[in-house]
Amino acid sequence: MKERHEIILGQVIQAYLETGKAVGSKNIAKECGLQLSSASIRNAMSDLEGMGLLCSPHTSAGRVPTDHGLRYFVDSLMELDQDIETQIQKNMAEQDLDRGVMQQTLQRVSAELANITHFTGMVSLHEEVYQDIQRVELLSMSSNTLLAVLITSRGDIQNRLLHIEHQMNPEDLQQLSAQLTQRLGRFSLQEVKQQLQCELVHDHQRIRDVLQGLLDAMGQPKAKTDVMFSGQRHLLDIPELSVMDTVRSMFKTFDDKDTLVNIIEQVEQEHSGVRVFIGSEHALLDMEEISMVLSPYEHQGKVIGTLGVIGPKRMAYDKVVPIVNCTAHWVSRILGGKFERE
Amino acid sequence: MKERHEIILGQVIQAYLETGKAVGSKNIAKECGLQLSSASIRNAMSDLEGMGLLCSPHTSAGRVPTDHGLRYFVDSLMELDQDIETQIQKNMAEQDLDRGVMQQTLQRVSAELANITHFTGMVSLHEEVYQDIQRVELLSMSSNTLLAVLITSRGDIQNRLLHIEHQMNPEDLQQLSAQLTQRLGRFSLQEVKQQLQCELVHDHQRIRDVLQGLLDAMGQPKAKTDVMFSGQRHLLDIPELSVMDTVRSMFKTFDDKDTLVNIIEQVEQEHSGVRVFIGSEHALLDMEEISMVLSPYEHQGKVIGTLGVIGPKRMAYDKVVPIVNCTAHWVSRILGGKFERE
DNA sequence: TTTGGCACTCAAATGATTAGAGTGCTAAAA
DNA sequence: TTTTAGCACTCTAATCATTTGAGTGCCAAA
Repeated sequence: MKERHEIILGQVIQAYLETGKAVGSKNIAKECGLQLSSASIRNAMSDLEGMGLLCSPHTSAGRVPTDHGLRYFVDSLMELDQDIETQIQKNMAEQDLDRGVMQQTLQRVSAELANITHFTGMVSLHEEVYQDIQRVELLSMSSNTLLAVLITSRGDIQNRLLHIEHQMNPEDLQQLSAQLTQRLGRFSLQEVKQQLQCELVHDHQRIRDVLQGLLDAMGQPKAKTDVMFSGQRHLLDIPELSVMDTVRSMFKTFDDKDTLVNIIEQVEQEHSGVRVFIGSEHALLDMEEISMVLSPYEHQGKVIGTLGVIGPKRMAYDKVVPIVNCTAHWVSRILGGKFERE
Repeated sequence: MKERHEIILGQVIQAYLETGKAVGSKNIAKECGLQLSSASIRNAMSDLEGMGLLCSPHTSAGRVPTDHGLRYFVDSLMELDQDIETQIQKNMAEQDLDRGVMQQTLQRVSAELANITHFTGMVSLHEEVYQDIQRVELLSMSSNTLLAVLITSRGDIQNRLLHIEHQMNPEDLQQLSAQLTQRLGRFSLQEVKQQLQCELVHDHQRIRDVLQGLLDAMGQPKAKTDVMFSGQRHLLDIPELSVMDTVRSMFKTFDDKDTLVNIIEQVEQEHSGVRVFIGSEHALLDMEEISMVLSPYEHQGKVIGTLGVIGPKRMAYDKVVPIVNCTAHWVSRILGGKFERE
């Protein structure tokens, strides 16, 4: 592709991202810096249409980028806004994320993403796979009910009620707690489950009872992947979506939550930082008009979740991409610092 | 008001609730059962307009109920759908609400309300006021961090992290836990806070340290009133709201959550069962087109929260009111049964 | 008190016209 | 060979006029 074509494509897309209208040859001729007449621009635009990067909604309208065009722009043409980084730093630093468990922290990150971008913020967190048990405490609730408090290495605290058949006295419980902490510490929930399964046969009846209960309780985790949203209402402000159907199906997705997990897992497998999904690229959903900018984030060198922004296909990618990128890095850093020390 | 007027008002409103269109005299004349001509109906409707119960959007349209008209209908005219009750019973019974803490149970109730009505379900729960502490357990997380597990009489479990200055060994902690449970048991969070405040002066330095931490941690409760929503997306399906602004402000409200608390507290003060808020009656928000059907629910004779449905002003009140009513009773019953025994 | 009849009103749908932005193509200019 | 000016053509969006029909209000008769 000739350089001129790239320049023109960039100009068209930038104008489109700003105005949302189809953009015509005359405007480009004025703005683009190249000393060319509108007729020459027209020729080039015609070529770009041939390449599938632009298209016209109808014969006598200007050109609009296709999803492929946007993709090309995002991958090769776009210059990231460098100032964003310092801005994020400031914004996030002001947040008092000192207290509370991980879930709450991430909820606030999601809210902050929504806040900065005015789109919908999203943070997902894998429960199962990466979560290390650091400690188990069993508390007696009633004669046949125990409360298991599971404390993870990330400082996350989970409560599970479990029903047992044989009564246990406080001393026994305490001893068992210590024992379980010893035995299970530093294993992930998933591994713990396997381990419990294996060891089940060796123990005494009463202890077996407890372990079985614990196993049952852990068998129903909150969700394989927990997803949090913020600022969903911003989706209502998207102007091109007078169509409305897209938004509706989007909200349905929010209600289900599970639907997004497929896409999310793609991002994490690639592990290569920010990934942009444009319109119909995520063919899973009927969300033609919606794009997602997602990035995995880490804890102790492992990807433990994904965060990002969901908004209209027509968004300022040059701003949003670095926003998501910085936030992901920031979260990774904070998680390392925060939850390790305690 | 004459009986005929009441009948006609009822017919007009019912037709309106079904169709959403302004309803004319001819249709009523056909449907209402009274052997009257459209002209007579017109006279009556004119009277009703004089009373402020009906109005016409413009001179040559039919009549539409005003908020006052709907109010009169809901208060005096409407016959509640009796079948609902058994239906709710069945629906709710099928739900496996056996395990998990209160918050989760209520979240599911909210989802079920949304499910049945196809509107937005809402459940609120007061944290502070009614919550009795049944037990306190302190666990050491690190040299200067404790985890306080607060178990309430309703079976709700709350975790608070607290930072202390002087290190405590496990035995001390255990003793202190027992002591706190003893001292604070059966008091509400609010009372506990006061109590802690008073006793703070008497204790040893190290214990004071812990108590101060606990006090701080309790000073920032999750929220004075916790509100849960489900099926918000159904709001998008409301046809008259092509206006869209109402929905937008509604979602803003969901994001804030606090805004609804005012209304909610009204419901609880009256304590008289289901309460219907129609359109502009809750002048707090610009939600002209939205109604709420709310009812308080109880635990151990105390109102501990409110649940209900948020939907378009034009909803089948004769169905929704008993739905909310039954659900509130059902929840009150279940809570009593479920969380007391354990 | 009720009713039939009639003139009147208004919103919504339909259709015609226009203005304008933009394209594609061709032939001349660079 | 590339660029450009010019022109015919296309299609949308906006505007305006017309029609249609549901519905009212009122009056005079039953």
